[in-house]
Amino acid sequence: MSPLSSSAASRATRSDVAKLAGVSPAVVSYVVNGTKRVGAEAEERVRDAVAKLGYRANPSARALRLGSTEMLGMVTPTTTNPYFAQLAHEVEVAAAKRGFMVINSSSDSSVVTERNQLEQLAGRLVDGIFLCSTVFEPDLRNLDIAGIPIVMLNNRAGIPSRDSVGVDLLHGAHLAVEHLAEHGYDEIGIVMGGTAGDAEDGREAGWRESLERLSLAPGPIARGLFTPGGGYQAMQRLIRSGAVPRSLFVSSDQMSRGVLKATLEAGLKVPEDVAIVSFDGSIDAAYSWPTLTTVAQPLAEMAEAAVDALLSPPHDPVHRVVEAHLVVGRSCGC
Amino acid sequence: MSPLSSSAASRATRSDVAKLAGVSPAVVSYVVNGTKRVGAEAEERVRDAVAKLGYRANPSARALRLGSTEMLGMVTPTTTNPYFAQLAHEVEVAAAKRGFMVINSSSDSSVVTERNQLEQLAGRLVDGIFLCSTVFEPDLRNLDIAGIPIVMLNNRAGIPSRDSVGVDLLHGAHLAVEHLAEHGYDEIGIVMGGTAGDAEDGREAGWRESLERLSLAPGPIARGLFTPGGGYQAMQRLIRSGAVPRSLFVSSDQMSRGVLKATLEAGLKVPEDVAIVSFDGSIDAAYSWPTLTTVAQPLAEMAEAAVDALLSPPHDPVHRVVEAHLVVGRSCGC
DNA sequence: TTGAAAGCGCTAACAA
DNA sequence: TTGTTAGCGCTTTCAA
Repeated sequence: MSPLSSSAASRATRSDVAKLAGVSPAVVSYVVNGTKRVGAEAEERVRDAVAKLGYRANPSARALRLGSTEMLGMVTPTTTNPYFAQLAHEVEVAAAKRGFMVINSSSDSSVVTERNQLEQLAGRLVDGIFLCSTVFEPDLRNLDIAGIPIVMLNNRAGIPSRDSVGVDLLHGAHLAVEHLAEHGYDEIGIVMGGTAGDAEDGREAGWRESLERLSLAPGPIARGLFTPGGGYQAMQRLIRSGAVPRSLFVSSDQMSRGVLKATLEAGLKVPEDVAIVSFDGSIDAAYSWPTLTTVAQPLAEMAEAAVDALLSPPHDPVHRVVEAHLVVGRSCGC
Repeated sequence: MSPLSSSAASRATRSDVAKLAGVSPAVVSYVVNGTKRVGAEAEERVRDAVAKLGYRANPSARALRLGSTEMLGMVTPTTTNPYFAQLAHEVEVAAAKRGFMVINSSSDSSVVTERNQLEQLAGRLVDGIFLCSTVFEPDLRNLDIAGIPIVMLNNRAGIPSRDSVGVDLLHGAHLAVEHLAEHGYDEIGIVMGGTAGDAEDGREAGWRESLERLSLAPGPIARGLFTPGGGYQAMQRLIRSGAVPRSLFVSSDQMSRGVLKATLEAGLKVPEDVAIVSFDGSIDAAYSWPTLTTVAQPLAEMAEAAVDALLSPPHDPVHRVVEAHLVVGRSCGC
């Protein structure tokens, strides 16, 4: 049943259509692509034949001729992380509007794998790549040689000489910290995610800035991976140290899951004992208990911007910054 | 910078390599594909030239010639649901082992969109498709005509005349119910997910069977979508009706998130007031609070089986059943 | 308005 | 062992 090898066999080609419609193959192309005027009668015959045969242009032949596969690639650290899953979905939708499909692959947060996935994608001759890199300065050798455009997505800072789009982390952090301050909390700690070797994250910098502006002393910092496990361990450390602050800015909803769990396990209450403002605005925030107050990233907007950048004609590198906004839940005490 | 249009321009072709190596284009293919013996010296010259030029076979040309794109397609109801995200990831990994990449797309749980995505994929001439269908009997017109093999993945029951792989839901439900019974609970309800028009889900049937076998009366049933929201609302209804059972079998980890939230919000405790066994074994189970006891699906195994089925030569349809196993957390009272 | 034909880059059968 | 060449299906120029 449905043998792999028969794929090619049963597909109608352009000549089949031409034959059935009694025209030349060229005319079939003209009609299908609408690139050239064609006699009304001929057009109808072709359309009939196309319908009858279920004809579709062979995308490989088309790509070979045109030099475009109408496919885009995307690399994220972990496709299973809800944040990236959602981002990838928005990219899928935005690309589909322009007739592109996207191949999604994950780097498992490894520089080596990231590099391999990029190679794979380049080998597939995708027309462009969205890269959510694990590192600040990814290894883009050969991609430039291959002439495949890349847009850095979700990057922490604009990479020079390359298009990028990312949220204004600094401002996002300000929103979070200011909201906690408005609640009257004067001790505001941070649970910060991170990956090796990076410069200071905008969320941390923004947290610091805000505190300074508010003349508050920085609360404790706990670090961990950008995962539930990372948040869990970071929070456990904070609890064991006995220095749990009255309020916390947590740098991702994923981490917050772990933070929440560690907190509840320790018998502490959110927001009564620890108030939390999270970051991302993912679906996780809405179904946590308590629901998370979180700084939401406009993923759809980011995806649109990234697709725009990738598909627009040659231009000087642009770093597109989008703004986050606060979504209020219960974890802050509101 | 990185203009789309330059993609084709700068790529070295086989003839470039041949010229540089001083051999004929055929020899380059022989070396690159290892399909034919070649003189040691020629081989080395070719390899050098390949490296120097960063040459890679043009996949479109290759696909055109061979009738295979070495790409697979996958359609899931929602790529953002952690269960499907994980499954898709496992498929990605399993396919990569065979040199295939997979294009993932989501049907948004709509039959119409599912159909469109299948068309899209077929139009891309993927070598095969994994389908996690929204409905029991999906519309596969033209795909058979196009000769593209399809494997039903995660399907509730084997679809006749088509390869499929799915977990043994009946047995999985038995594991859940029996575990609750071993805890001594004699009232065991169910929170069941579902999509329109389906036959009874194996989890529900299994729950019923187990209860019968244990001579217990069926506890209350609450239904909802297979989402956190669905679980939340279903549990709220149960709570409002005043008939919250001592223990619950919840049909997915996603639903359990909502169930947990509704339960905690109502001031009930898990497992003290309501014990829960969930289904899926996703990462969500481990980072819930309390952690979920859950019936884990062997996603990697399912993915391997599906890839095997899709890439194996013509054969009679096979329904591959894999077994779930219990992962113990705290939600059951253990 | 239509058709003939070149050529995209590759694989593989066949010839040398 | 190596080279020549047909042809995969398509788009598009050029000529009719």
